[in-house]
Amino acid sequence: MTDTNPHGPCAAPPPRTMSRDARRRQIIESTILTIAERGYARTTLTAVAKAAGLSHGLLLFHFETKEKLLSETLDSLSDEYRSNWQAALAAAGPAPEDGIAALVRADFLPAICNQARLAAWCAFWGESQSRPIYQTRCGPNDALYNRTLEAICARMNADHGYGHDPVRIGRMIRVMIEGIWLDLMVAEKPYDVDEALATVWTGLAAVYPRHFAPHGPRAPA
Amino acid sequence: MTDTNPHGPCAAPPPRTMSRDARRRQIIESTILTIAERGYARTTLTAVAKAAGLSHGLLLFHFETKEKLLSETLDSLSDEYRSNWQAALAAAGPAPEDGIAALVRADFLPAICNQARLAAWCAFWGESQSRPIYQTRCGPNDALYNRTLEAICARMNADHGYGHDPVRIGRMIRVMIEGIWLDLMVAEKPYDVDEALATVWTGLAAVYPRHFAPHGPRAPA
Amino acid sequence: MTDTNPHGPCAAPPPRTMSRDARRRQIIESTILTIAERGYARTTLTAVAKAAGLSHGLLLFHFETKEKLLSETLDSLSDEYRSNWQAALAAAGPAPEDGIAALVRADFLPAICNQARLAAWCAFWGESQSRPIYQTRCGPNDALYNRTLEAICARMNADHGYGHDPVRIGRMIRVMIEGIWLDLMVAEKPYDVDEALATVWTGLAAVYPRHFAPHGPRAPA
Amino acid sequence: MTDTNPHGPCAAPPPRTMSRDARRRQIIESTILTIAERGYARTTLTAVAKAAGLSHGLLLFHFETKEKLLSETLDSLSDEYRSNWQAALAAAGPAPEDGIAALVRADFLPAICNQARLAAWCAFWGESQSRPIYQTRCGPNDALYNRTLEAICARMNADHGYGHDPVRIGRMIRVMIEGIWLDLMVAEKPYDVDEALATVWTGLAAVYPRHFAPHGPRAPA
DNA sequence: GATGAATGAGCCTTCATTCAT
DNA sequence: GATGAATGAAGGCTCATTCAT
Repeated sequence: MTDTNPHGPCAAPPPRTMSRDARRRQIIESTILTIAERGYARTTLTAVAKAAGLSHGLLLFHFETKEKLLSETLDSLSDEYRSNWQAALAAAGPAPEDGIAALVRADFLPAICNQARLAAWCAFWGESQSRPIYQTRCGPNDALYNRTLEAICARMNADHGYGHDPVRIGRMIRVMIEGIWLDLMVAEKPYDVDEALATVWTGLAAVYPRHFAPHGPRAPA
Repeated sequence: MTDTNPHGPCAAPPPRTMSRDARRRQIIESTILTIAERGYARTTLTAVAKAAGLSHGLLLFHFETKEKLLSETLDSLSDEYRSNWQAALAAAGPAPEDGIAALVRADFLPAICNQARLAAWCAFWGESQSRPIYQTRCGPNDALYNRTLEAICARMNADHGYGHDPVRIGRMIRVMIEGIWLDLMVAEKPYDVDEALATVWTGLAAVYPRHFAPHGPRAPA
Repeated sequence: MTDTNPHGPCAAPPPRTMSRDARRRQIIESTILTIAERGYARTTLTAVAKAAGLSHGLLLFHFETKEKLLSETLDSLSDEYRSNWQAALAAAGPAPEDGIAALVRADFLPAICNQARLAAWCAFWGESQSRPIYQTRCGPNDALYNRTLEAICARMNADHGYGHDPVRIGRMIRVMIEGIWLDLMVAEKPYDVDEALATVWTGLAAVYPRHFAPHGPRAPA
Repeated sequence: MTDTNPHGPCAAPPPRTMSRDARRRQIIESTILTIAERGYARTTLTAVAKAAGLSHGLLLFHFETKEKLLSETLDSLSDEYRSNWQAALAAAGPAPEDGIAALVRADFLPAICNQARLAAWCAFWGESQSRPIYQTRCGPNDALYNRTLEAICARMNADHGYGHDPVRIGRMIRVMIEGIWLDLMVAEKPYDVDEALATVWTGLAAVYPRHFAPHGPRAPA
């Protein structure tokens, strides 16, 4: 093996010309990494270009403006997140408790819950107040998630005789997860994913005691 | 009143000048407002100065660098937050459930939970990854809060016979609140404080059913 | 006639391949239009390419550099102008007053005196100071025009007994026309060609009263 | 003389801080020089700053944007021109022929008719098509000049029995001058001011033979 | 011939910081 | 204390040019 490529032994050097879509995906990935590394405010085109091993001119050739690049990056994050939970839900069992467990686990998969993604989300949240891009881009996806989770909570009541308000329980589950994400970003020594999950299971065990225990979903009787 | 002004006693300061501390507080308040309005990335000294009705030169006279201004602003937010929950706790009844209720309610008081403060917190979280100031400035306060809350949760077990892991329950309470804060920041049409509190009570009613109900703390038997 | 093709009712859409010269002429024409529309400073290769419906790469394939494209555009304008007055002169009667009238009228023909051409000339004049291309390209043509006009003015003296300095009268005629061109470019509500011509006839009537009247050349006695 | 100060042997170096107005005038003067030297398209803030011996930041501190700097430069040129001919007219004798002579001479005074000013005018004309600033800025001044000149030409008819259309004669005078300006800008070896004036006198001698001769205004009888 | 991805020099602009008043 | 002129580094962006296809 004579590969001296600094990108690692298995990574091919990025070809000089790429298909339009591949290039765009590569640039968006570098944008996420740069936001994670330097923060939103210090994410410059030059920094992204350097991370991607490209010239800054090429970034603007593909995205026209920095703002559009950031918007499309947020789009990409949002779509990736939606695809992830939708896939998890599709693969889950038919019972509502299966759906809840699947959604919770999906949010802590390494593809979603990693330093770079969390930092990028956090950065966009931090700017969301002053710029409306977050709402425009993520609003519909967020609303879909909420409706889906609330519907499952409603089925927990219908199928298993619980009596919780589905909107509030759904929201409680979601804010627990988001709060933990924030912990993982902000805390000095963040706990690991198992501990994160255990915290959610603890909450779920309290509201759905016949279907969840502090260590995770109960096996069906 | 002991005058600590290093430039000597000011019996009748002209309206044009202010005490050192008052000026600093005024500038920090304008910084919070500016971050809330324009976001972290677009918070410039000129913008803060304009919001304060001062020249930008004066800001640097008082804070030396922009970085120090932002650090002290974060300090101020963090101290304000700590004072708020400590005061609430001090005013609460002796029972652990009183403490929990007081801490929860404290986090949604208008002095703490308003657009400007939330936006500023969110902005600092969003940039926290790239700058270690958050850890230095807020880490101790955060740790104190966690210890305090965990101790109260431990007393809930000891005094009332619950069997929850205090660390996880404490964390669950905290992340619920933080997640709701995020909701209030990021959601397109955020719900009101009553709904936010109701969500927390719902969670607390699940873990401490004899002391909390979905509509709030239960009256002592 | 419902043809809305901007190239005119009879022009076929530009074929994908064209003869070398036809392509070059097409590109030069688009350059003139672009200069007229956007001004010299904002005339970019991309804009010219877009106006021509071609890729910018092709422009450089044909002209190598932007500078050469602009130089050849100026050449083209200059040659077109010379051809126009030479043709008019060749078609005019033998008397010197016929020549003067022909030259004057030639300068206000629609093929020469239209928005796009005037704007392009004006743009080149505006930049001429900094770039010696104007002299190189248009100097000889301009000198030829001056010599020709002065010779005709000299014949007005010789043939008809006027006593004007041919250089100054020739120059006066020329600067009147150029000044009017400038008016047509710069004035908010420019007058029409008839009014422009009337102004020149008025000047000519003053210097050659037996051969010109304010409304135009006098018919030969 | 060993003074190598580019500002000239007698000019003190510009003081580090200047009154607001003096600084602005200095910068506008440097802008005119830069436009004259490099042309409109290549007039950059850096070049103007260098010509003024200042940092480019200071230019924007005083003028906010490049566009505003150029607009104010045009304003300045236009006002300077108007002041010049108005002063000349005010100093002229009461007869209309005095006014015409004064206006003509004013346009060729060194303060107005020098390389830098002519080049700057020419540059603005060259770009005027694409930017409406010329109309807004110079339109009123131009209209005032035209009205004034036409009124004088009307008085030539009334006082001295000439029968020329005042609008066309006024325009003829003006376009002669502008055409000569263009000559002085564009020609390879431009003639001098005396020759320029002689050309105008020649034209005026033709239309007002009792009051002008090819060498200048006639002395009053 | 023709296209368009890719580069990089240079532009305008922002902004933290310095400093004279 | 307070102001605002002045500086210069760095950012986003434009665009002529190169080059692989």
